Amino acid sequence: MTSRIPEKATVDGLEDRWNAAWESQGTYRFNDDVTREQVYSIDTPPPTVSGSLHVGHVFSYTHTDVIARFQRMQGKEVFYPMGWDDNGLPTERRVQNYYGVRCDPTLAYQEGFVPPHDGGDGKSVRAADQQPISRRNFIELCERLTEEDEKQFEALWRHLGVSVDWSLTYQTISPSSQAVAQQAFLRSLSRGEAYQAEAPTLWDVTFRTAVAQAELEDREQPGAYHRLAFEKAADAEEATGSFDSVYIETTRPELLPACVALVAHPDDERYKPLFGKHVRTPLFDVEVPVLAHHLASPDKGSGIAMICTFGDITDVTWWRELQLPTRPVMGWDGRFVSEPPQGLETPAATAAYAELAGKTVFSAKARIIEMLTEADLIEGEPRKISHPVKFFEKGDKPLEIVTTRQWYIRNGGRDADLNAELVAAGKNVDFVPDFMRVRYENWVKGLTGDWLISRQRFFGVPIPVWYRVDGDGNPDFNSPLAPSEDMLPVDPQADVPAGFDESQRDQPNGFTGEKDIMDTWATSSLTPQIVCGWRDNPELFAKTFPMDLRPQGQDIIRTWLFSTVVRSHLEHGELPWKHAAISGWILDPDRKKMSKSKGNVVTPMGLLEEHGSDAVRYWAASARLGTDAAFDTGMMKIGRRLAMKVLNASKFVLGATGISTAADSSLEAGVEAAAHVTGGALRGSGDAANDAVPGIVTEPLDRAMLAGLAEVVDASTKALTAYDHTKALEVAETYFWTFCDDYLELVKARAYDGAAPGEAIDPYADCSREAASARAALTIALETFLRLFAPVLPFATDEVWSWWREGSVHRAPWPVAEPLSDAAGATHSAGAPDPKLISIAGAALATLRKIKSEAKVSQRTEIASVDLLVPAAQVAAVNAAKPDLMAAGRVRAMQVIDAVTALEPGVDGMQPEDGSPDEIADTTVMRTENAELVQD
RNA sequence: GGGCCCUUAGCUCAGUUGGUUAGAGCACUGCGUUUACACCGCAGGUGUCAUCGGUUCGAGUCCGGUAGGGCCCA
Repeated sequence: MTSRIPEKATVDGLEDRWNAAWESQGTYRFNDDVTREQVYSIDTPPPTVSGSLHVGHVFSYTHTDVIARFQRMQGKEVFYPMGWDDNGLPTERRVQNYYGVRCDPTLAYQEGFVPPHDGGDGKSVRAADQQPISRRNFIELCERLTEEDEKQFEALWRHLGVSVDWSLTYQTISPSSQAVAQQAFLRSLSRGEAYQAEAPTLWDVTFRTAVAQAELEDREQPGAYHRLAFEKAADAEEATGSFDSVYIETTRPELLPACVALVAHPDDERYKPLFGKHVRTPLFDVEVPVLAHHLASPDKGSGIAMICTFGDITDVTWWRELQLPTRPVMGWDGRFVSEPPQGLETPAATAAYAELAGKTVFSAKARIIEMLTEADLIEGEPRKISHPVKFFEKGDKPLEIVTTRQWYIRNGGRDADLNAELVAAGKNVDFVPDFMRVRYENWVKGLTGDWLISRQRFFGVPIPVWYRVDGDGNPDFNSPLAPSEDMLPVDPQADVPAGFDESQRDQPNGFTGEKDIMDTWATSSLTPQIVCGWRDNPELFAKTFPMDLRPQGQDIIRTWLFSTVVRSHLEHGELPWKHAAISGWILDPDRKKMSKSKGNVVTPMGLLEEHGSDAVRYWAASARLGTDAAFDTGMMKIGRRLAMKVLNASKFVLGATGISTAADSSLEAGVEAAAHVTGGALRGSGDAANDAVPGIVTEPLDRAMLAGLAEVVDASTKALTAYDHTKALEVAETYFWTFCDDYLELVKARAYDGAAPGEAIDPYADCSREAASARAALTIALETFLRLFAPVLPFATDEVWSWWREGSVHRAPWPVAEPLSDAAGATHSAGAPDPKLISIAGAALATLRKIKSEAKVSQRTEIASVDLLVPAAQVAAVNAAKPDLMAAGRVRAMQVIDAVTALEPGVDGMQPEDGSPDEIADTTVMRTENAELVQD
C-alpha cells in the first residue's frame, strides 16, 4: 500500500492536480438555490483577450480571488464569473496583423476564405500588404482568433488558482451579450438618454473612427510656432490707423484655409481696436473677423490666434460660443478634402488650395510653409516648442476633429442635474481604498460632453437601428426604426426592420441599416447586467444584482467604473455594486510602471511555473489595495517557503499525533483518528474545535497557544471583512512562524511521548495526559492555520487538507475564535489561558539556544545545568513551561530565578569576577548564568 | 496649471484614536544537518522616520511650507 502522505513534501505540480480536482468536484460552482443574502457576487474585469497578459493581471486577480475565497468560506455562495472582452479595436488590430487582412465593407463574403498568414512572425503586416476582405469574413477571423486567445487566458487563470466558476464564462461579443447591450441601448433611446447628433468629433485618422473623451490622452509633442501675416481689411485699417499686418503664431499653418476668425483676449490692449473689424487670410484671401474671447491666452504666441475648422477642442468652443461658420478641410482619412471650403473664391485661393488637396497633414504643412515663404507671408524662422497634443489612447497619430453624425448616451457631461446625481452615486460606492473616490469625482465633475458611443469599426455590437430612406435616396436620421426586444441581437447590416424586406435596402423609399457599432465600453459598462441575467434570467438577477464587488485597476475608473455606474443609474436607478476594490500598479525595480511599451514585462505563466502559483499569490496578497507594488521575486521566494513550511509543519503535526499512521491507510481512518486525538472535535465536518471535549487541552503552553490563535483568527477575520487581505495574511503568517519555531519545538518531545525515532505512533494507544494535551492542541491549530491560509495559498492548503480532512478546505467554514477559546479552556479551573505565555516561553527558549550558538556548538548539545534569570513578572510563565523548555533546550537541570533577586550577592551563587556589582545586568531581559554544556 | 498618493534599516514594507527604548521579512555575518522541513534551523548587528517650521507635557503619527518620486486631470 502506498502512503497517502508524501514522504517528501513539495509544492511543485500541485497546480495541475488541484485544478483538475476542483473542476471535477465543482468546488467553485455557483449554487443558485440560495437567497440574495447568502450570495456574494463579483463583477470580474473581462480582460482584453487580444492583449497580452502581464503580472499586473496576476496581481489584481489574486486580490479578488483572496476576497472570493474568504467570502466562500464565510458561508457565502460566491457568484464569480469570468468574461473576455473580445470586441473592439485591439482585436481588429491583432487580426489584421495575425492574418494579414483588413476589412473592406464593400466587398462580398467569400466562402471558405483562407487568410494569407496564420500567426505570422508576430510582426505587423504593412497596411498596404493586407488583403481586403468582407466585413463578415473579417468578423469570422476575429471570432476564430479570440477563441484561441481565450483558451490561453483561461489556462493562466486556472494555473494561478483563481476560484471562478468557469461554467459562467461570457464574452462581450457573444450573441447574448450583444442582446443585452442592444436592449440597454434601446431602452436608453426610448427614454431619451441615447441620441444622435451631427457635431464636431474627435477623430482618429488611422482607425477612421470617432473616439470618446474617456479615451483621450495628452502626449507631449514637438511642434513649432509659425508667424503668419494677416492683411488688414479696410475697417481694421481705419480703426487702427495703420496698414501693418496682424501677426498670429500657429503650430498648424496647414489649417489656414479652414480659418474662420482671429481671436484675442478681451482685455488685451494690443488687439482691442481690432475687435469687430476684419483681416484677410494669407494665400487664401478670405475676410475673417477679429473677435474677443476669454480663452485666448495673451502670453501664448503673439496673443492672437486663428480659429479653424477645427484645429483643437478650443476651436470647437470658440466656433460654438462665437457662432462662427465652418470651413472644413480635413477628410476622414486624415487627408485634405479635394474641394476647397466655402469662402475661398479667388483663382489664386483655389490654386493654393489645390496644392493641399489630397495631402496628409504632414505634407500639407510642409507645402503650405513653402508657399507662405515664397509669398513672403511668414515672418522669421519657426520657433520650436513642445506642447501637449490629444491622442486616442490606442492611436499613434494626433487626433483631428471632423464633423460627423454620431450616437451619444447622456452621462452628465451636459446636464448638471444628472452630473450631480452621478457624483452622489459615487459617494455611495465603498471605494477600497477610500481615496480612489477622488479620481471618480474629479472625472465626473470635469466632463465636457456626453458619452460618444458610436464607432466606425466592424468587430463590435451593432447599433440596433435602421433609417427610412426618402424618395430621393436620403436617409431620415431623425426617427430611427428600432427592433423589438425579442428580436435581439440584430445586425442592421444583415437584418431587416419590421415592415420592410431585403430588396428595399438602400433603395429610395426603402430603408438603410446603421453601419456603426458601439464602443467596447458601451458593452462592458453592462457586465453586471450581462452576468447577472438581466435580460433572460430574472431569478438569477434578483439574487446577484446589485453586485457586491467590482475589482479593477485605477486607470479605468473614468471608463469602466464610471460608465457602469452610468448605465446602472439610467436603467435601474441604483448602484451596480457595493464595493469597488482598486488594485495598484506593478512597478519594476527602477520604480517605473511595468508596461508592454517599456519592454519590461514578465510572462506571467513563466513566473507561475518558476516560483509556483502559491508563491506568486503570496507576493500579490502582500500588497494592499490601491498601493503600487514592486515586482519582487524575493517575496515570491518567501511565499514559496511559507507554502513549503505549511506542508512540512503539517507532516510533523500529523506524524506526532499519530494521525498520519491512520491516514496513510485511508482518509476515513485519518478523519476518525483526528476526531479521537482532539477528543471528539474534528469529525468529518471540517468544523474546527467545535465539539472539543473541554479539558483535553490541559497544559498551560498548549492553552496559551490556542488562546493566541483565537486572537489571530479574530484579527484576520476583521481585516478580511474590511478588504485588508495584507493585514490578515500578516497576522496569520507571523503567528504561524512562532508556532513552528517555538511552540512546535517546545512540545515536540512531549507530543512524541517517548516514541522512538521513525516509530509510527498509534493515535489510539494510551499516552500521558500531557502528550494528549499537546496532540489535541497541535491538531486543532493545524486545522485552523490551513483554513486561515487557504485564500492565499489554495494549493498547499488543499493538498494538506486532503491528507486528513474531508472535502476541500475551500468549502470549509472560515475559522472562528470561540471554539478555540473553548478548547483552550477559557473557563479552566487553573484560570484563563494567557497568550503571552507563548512569547515568554519563546524568549526563554531563544535564551537557551543562544548559549549554544555563542559556544558554537550544535543545538543538540545538552546543557548539564543552567540558571535562567527572568524578569519577575515572567517567572510564573517560565515555570509553567519549564518541562517543555528543558526538553526543547536539552537541559538536565535548570534553576529559574527572578532577575532582580539575582542581583543580591550570593543568590546566583557567583560574584562578578572583577568584584564590581552586577548593575550592568538588565533585569527586564532574560539571560542565563552558570551554563554548563555537556562535552561530546 | 489643478488634484491624489508616496518618502521609515542596504532592499521590500508594517507602524491603529498622538503615549515606554520605532518593528517585520529579505539581504548580510557566524554556527549547526536534531524522530516536519537544506526549498532547513539557530543566534547576531542594522535608523538624522525626506526636510523646515508649528500645535502639544509628549509627534513617525496632527497642521503648514519646501524638496524628490509616482499617478490622474487640464
